[in-house]
Amino acid sequence: MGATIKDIAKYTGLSIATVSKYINGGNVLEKNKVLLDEAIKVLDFKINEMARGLKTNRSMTVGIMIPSLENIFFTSIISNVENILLQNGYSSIICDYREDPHLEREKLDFLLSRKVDGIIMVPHSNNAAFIQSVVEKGIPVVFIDRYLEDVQCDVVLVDNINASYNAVEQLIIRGHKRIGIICGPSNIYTTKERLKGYVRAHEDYAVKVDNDLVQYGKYDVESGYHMLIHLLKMENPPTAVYVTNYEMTLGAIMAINEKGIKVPDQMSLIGFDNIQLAKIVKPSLSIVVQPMKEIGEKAAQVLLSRLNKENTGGPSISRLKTELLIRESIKSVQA
Amino acid sequence: MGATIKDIAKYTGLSIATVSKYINGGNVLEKNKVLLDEAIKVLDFKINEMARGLKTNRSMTVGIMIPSLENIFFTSIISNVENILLQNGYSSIICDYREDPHLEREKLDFLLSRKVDGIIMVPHSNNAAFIQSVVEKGIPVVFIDRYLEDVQCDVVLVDNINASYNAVEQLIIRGHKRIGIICGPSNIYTTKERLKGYVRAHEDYAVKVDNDLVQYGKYDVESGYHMLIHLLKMENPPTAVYVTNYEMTLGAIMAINEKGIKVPDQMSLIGFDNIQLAKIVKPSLSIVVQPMKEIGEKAAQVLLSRLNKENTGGPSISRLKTELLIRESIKSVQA
DNA sequence: TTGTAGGCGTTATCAA
DNA sequence: TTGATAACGCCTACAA
Repeated sequence: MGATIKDIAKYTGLSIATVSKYINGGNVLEKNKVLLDEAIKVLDFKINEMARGLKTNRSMTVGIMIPSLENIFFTSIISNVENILLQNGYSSIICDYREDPHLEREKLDFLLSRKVDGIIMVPHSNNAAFIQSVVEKGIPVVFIDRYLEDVQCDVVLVDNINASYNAVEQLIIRGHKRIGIICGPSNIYTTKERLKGYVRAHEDYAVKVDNDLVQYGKYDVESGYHMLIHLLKMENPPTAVYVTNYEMTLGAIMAINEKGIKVPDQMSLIGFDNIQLAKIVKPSLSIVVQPMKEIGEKAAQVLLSRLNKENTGGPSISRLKTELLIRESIKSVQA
Repeated sequence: MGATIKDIAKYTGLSIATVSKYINGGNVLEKNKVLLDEAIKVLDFKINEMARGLKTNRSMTVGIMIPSLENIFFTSIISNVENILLQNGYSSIICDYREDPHLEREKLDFLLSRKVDGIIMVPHSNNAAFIQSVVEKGIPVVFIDRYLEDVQCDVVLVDNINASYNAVEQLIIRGHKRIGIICGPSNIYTTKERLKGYVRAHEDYAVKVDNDLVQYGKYDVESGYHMLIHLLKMENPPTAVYVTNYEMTLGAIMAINEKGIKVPDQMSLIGFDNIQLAKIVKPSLSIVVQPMKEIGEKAAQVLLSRLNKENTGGPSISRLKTELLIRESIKSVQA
């Protein structure tokens, strides 16, 4: 198996303590340094994190928990999180709780039993109390994407309200008065925020919101499709639709294509999240772009600063800006 | 922090050794059993896996390595893998190597330093020798989706050749003689296999393969789109197209919609992997369905049987069957 | 700068 | 059935 510090000590003739010290950045005589480096290379020494963790009470492991591994928004973020954590010597245990609060609780318990040093997660609203108890155990938690009032922890969000506001505003400016919105599940934070921006834009421009135009889906391809079909079938269908995540945007586009709706002539469309998609589709799609890379990196950094005790202050909220890309999929409505 | 065995011993008046034995399934007097259960509950005892791992030389952790966290085929599989492993007390460290062999090597090294008990991975061809050296260290490795000749380990595959064969056969039977295929990268195992099935079907029905109809993409949405556009632009375009993964199927559909191609009247289409997608699209899409759940579960089981020493035999190959769903997107060509 | 020695929480051996 | 004790590999006073 792998060589231990003891082996290095034997090889170099130094003591275990000296070797350990060197490995942890301590000073040794130049000649010993050379010798140690040689031994480490020759014996292919790798620190045993379990032994170290037992002693230091740090596992150098963080838990990552998301609602679904089949949602590219989340997986894209954790891909970046994982990368940064790994660069800092942390390994990450990734769990998905399949949108099931019960499973979330269970896996959270598992993470605790694994003595993770910290947790980055997209929380489900039902477990606030339990998560708060984790925080109170002294395990730093960072929320991504969603905010839970009752938990005192760092949060990395995007400015959902203004993301929606800006998107919807562009539609209103172009004369649209009946704007459909395809939301996520009604109890999810991002759903509420994105809807709020939609409503606020309407208010500011004195356009009445028709609740029939507000559709709740499940943030998956299927609901995007069905909600759009539903909107089309209305007696008085919207002249523009705003879809609030990537998967539903895909579904909506499929519905539009199937029904032979001409975008933007018959309907303006603003989608979400995937910039490649936006480029591919014809006419090119206007979209709200969330900075997945930045979100992931920010979350990782926030957690790392907690783990390193660089940040011991109160909970922080990072609110990243989205970008609105206006392309060909929207146009002014003919009065 | 969490209670230790020592605490349990103190609480019950028993010795550390007895407590440890009980926790690991040993026998104790009935009255002590009651006492111990009480103590465990009251003190909220959780085993310290680091200490245990140090002693037993097992980390109860497995590494999972995939090329991309943005490919739903992989993430769907590992979601199932992770679930089963967790049920068996294992935590999984998930890494994506972003299709970069160098990064794969690096992360593999990281997993080793974390003393994972086993590895489940979608391998990249360039690291065969290194992976083989891992196997020789006695760490069980299970390949998913791709096969590497030079590595002696268990593999869980789908029957790609016949999956393609059956799909293409259906097209040929319907009179198609110019069938486009949108493949993945040419150096990837699944690409070769799926192409082989395509070629074999042509051979068996004495239909000539036109190499111009064989397009290599990158298994992402964008390439699906571009390859299909490319096929359309040919002087003598195909009357049917077979797309060999989910993301490219998405892209192809978008291209078709954009160009206003009528499926199946102007072109027959067979896609890949996502059954929901198949239902959503109109006309309903014919697809090759891979059993993601079974793949994940099988891989997990194979690894577990190695970890438990239930299986100490030579490398096994599990080849799971795909399903071909014929829907409305294909029709006979008018002679 | 280097070394000695004790202990982190667990398992496992060997007596009792 | 139970208990005392020596590891596992590492870190860390404390001493030299």
